[in-house]
Amino acid sequence: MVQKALSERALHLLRVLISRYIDEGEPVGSKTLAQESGLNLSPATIRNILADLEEMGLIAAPHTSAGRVPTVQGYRVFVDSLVVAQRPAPNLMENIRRDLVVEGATPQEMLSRVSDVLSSLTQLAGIVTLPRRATTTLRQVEFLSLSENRILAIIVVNEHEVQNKILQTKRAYSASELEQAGNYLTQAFCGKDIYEVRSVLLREMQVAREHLNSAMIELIDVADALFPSTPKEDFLLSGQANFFQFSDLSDMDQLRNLFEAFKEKRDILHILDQCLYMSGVQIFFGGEQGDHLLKGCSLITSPYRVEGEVVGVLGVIGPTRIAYDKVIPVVDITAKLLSAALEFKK
Amino acid sequence: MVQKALSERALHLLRVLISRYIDEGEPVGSKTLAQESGLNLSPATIRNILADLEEMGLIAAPHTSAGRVPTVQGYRVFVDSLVVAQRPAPNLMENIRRDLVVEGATPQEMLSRVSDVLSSLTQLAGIVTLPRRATTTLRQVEFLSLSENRILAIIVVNEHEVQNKILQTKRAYSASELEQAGNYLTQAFCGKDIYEVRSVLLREMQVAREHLNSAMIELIDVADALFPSTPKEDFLLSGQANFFQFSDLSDMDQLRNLFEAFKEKRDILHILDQCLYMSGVQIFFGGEQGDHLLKGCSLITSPYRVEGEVVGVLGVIGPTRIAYDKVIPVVDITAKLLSAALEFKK
DNA sequence: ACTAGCACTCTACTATATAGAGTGCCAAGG
DNA sequence: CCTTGGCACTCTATATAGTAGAGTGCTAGT
Repeated sequence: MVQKALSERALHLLRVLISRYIDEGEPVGSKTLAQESGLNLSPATIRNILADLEEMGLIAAPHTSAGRVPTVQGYRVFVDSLVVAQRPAPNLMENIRRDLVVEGATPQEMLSRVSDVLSSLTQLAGIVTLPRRATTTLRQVEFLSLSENRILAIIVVNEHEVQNKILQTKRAYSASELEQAGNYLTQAFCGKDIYEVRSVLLREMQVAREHLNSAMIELIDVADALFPSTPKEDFLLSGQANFFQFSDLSDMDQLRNLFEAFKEKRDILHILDQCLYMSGVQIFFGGEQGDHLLKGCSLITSPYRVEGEVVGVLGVIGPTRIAYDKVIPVVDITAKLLSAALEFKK
Repeated sequence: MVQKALSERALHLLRVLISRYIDEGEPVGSKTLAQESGLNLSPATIRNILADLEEMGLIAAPHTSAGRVPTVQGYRVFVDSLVVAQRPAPNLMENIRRDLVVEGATPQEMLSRVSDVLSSLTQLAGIVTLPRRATTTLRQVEFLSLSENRILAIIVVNEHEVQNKILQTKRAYSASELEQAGNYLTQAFCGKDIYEVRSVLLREMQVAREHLNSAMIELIDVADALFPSTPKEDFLLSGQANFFQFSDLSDMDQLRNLFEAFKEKRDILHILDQCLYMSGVQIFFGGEQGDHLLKGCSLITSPYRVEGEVVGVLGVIGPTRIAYDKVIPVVDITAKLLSAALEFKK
C-alpha cells in the first residue's frame, strides 16, 4: 500500500469523518459528510473521495450499506497530524494538583492517586508505571536489632528511597556489631549500582574475609540476601470498571482478553517501556503492528520525571474511539504535575 | 414463609437438583430428576414434591415450561446441610504450600500469592484481606539521618512488623539527638496501642515539655505525623478475568456492578469483616439479606491467623452456581496453610 | 471536475409458524 | 393416602419470510 499523497480536501474529510465517528460512534455516510464538511460538495463527489481514502486503507465500510469508519491507520494519521488538542478547562490543572498533592502522601500513594485521577477525569482506565531510575545507587546500609534472632536491615538508595527487610539470624548481635557491619557495607558500596552489589560482594568477600572478625562475616553473609538482582517492574491500573462503558468492546471475548492482558503484566510493561524513551504524549494503537494484544484499544501515554530524569510512564487505556482532543491535554498536564510533585516530595 | 419441616425425600431431591444444576447450569426438570434421584418415583410424583419445595421458596422456575433452579434460600440449605465436601486431591496441600512458601517472601508477597493460588485453583476470583491485629502495640521507634534535612523514622509494631516514613526537618540533627529522641518515644510508648499514641502524645508533651531540650521537642513534634490514627483496611483481589467465564453473569450490567463494587472497597470490606468473627469456612450469598451488592454472587471465606489470633480473611468470589464441594476444602486448606506459613515467617 | 439518478446490497426489525420441553391437574389404582 | 399415567396448556427457542431504510457504486450528463 503506497502512501500516495493525499489532497488537502481528502484530509479535511478524513478529519471530519473521524471526529464525527468519535462523537457518535456510528459509521458516517457521504450524505452526512456533505452537510458537515462545509465544502459545498454533493454526496456523490464525497463518495469518490471516500473511495480513495478506503483504497489507501484509512477508512473501511463495515458492510455495503453502512457508512465508513476509520481504520487503525486512519486513526494514526488523525492523531499524528489532524487532531487539534483542545484547550483544557482553566481550572483543570488546579483540580488535578489538588487531587494529587495530599499532605503526607508517600510517592507510592501519589502514583496510585495519579492513576485514579486519570481514570476519573477521562472515564477511561488510568495506568502508571512504578518509577525506575537508570541508575540505582546505594547510599547507606543500616542494621537494627529487633529481637534475639531478628534484625531489620535498611537500605537507602538514590536520594531518599528506602527499602527494608527482616533477616533471621542464628544468634543475637550487639548494637556495635550491627553498626560496624552497616558502616562497612555503606563504605564499601556507597555510590555503586544496587544491582551490582550482590556479585561484587561475593568477590570482595574472598579478599576481605581475613580482615574481618567472624561476627562481621556472618552478618554480611546474611546481608547478601538483601540486594535485589533485578529492578522490580510493575504498573498500577485503575478504573477497569470503565471498560464496561466502552460500547465498542461489546464482545465479552474482547473484554476478557483485555483483562487477561492486564493480569499478565509483562506484555503491557513491554509496550509501556517503549513509551519511556519518547518525549511528550505518545499514542499507541493495539493491533497496529499486527499484534493482537490490546486489539481495538488505544493507549495514550506521557513519561514523567524525577530530578530531571525520565523514570516512568503514565497514561490512559481505552477503546480506539476516544475523544483524543480532550484526553491528550489531560495526560500531558498530569505528567507534568506528577513530575513537579515528585520533585517536591522526595 | 414458615420453614415447614422437610421430608427426608424432599431434601434428597433438593440435593440432587442443585448438584445437577451446578454441574450443567440448566434448569432441571422432573423427568431428569426421576431418572437421577435413584428413588424409583415417577416424574408426576417428583413434580408434586417440587411444587412443595417451590412453595417453600427453595427452588423456582424461570418460566412455565422450564425446569427448576435453586433460589438463594435453596443454596443456603444446600451448603448448610446437604453438600458433602469432597476429599481434596492428595497432593493439593503440598501444591498450595509450594506456591505459597517461597524463599525470602515477605508477608505482603505471601498474601498476594494466596490470592493468586486461590483464583487459579478454583477458576474464581481470589480475595485476601490485609492482616489487622486487634492490638497493634508499639515496640520501638528509631530515627536515622538521611541528609541535611531529611530523617527516616522507623516504627516497629507487634512482634516484627515495620513501618517507615521519611520526614522533612528544618535543620540537621546529630546522631545522638536522633538516638535520644528515638529512645524517649520507645520508652514512653512501648507496649501502647499505636492508634492511641497520637492522642496520648499530645497530652504527654504538655507535661514533659519542660524536661526536654528544644531539639527533642522539635523532633517529637515532627514525629507526631508518624503515627496513623486508623488502621489501614484493604484487600487483595486477583483473577477478575475469571469473571468473564461465569456464563451465569452474562449481563454486562451485572459484571459492571461487580467491578464497581470492588473499586468501592468499603462495602466488600464490611462483608469480609463479618466473616472475621466466625470460625471455619463461611459462605455468604449476595442478595441473601436483600442487599443488591454482589447479587448473583457467592463468597466463600475462612479466617486466617497469626500467632493464634485471627487477623484476616481469605476466600473466593464467584457466581452463586459454584462447585461448593470442591471449593470449600480448597479455601479451608489454604487458610490453614497461610496461618502456618505466617507463623513461621514472622 | 462535479453531480443527479438509479439499481443494487445489506442490515435491522417485525410478523408468523412450529417443535419441544415441562408443567399442573385430574382421575384412577395401589 | 400416596402414587401414577394421561392430557391440555404455556412458554421458549428457532427458523422463515417480508419490509423499510440507509448507503453504496456506477453511469451519463453538465
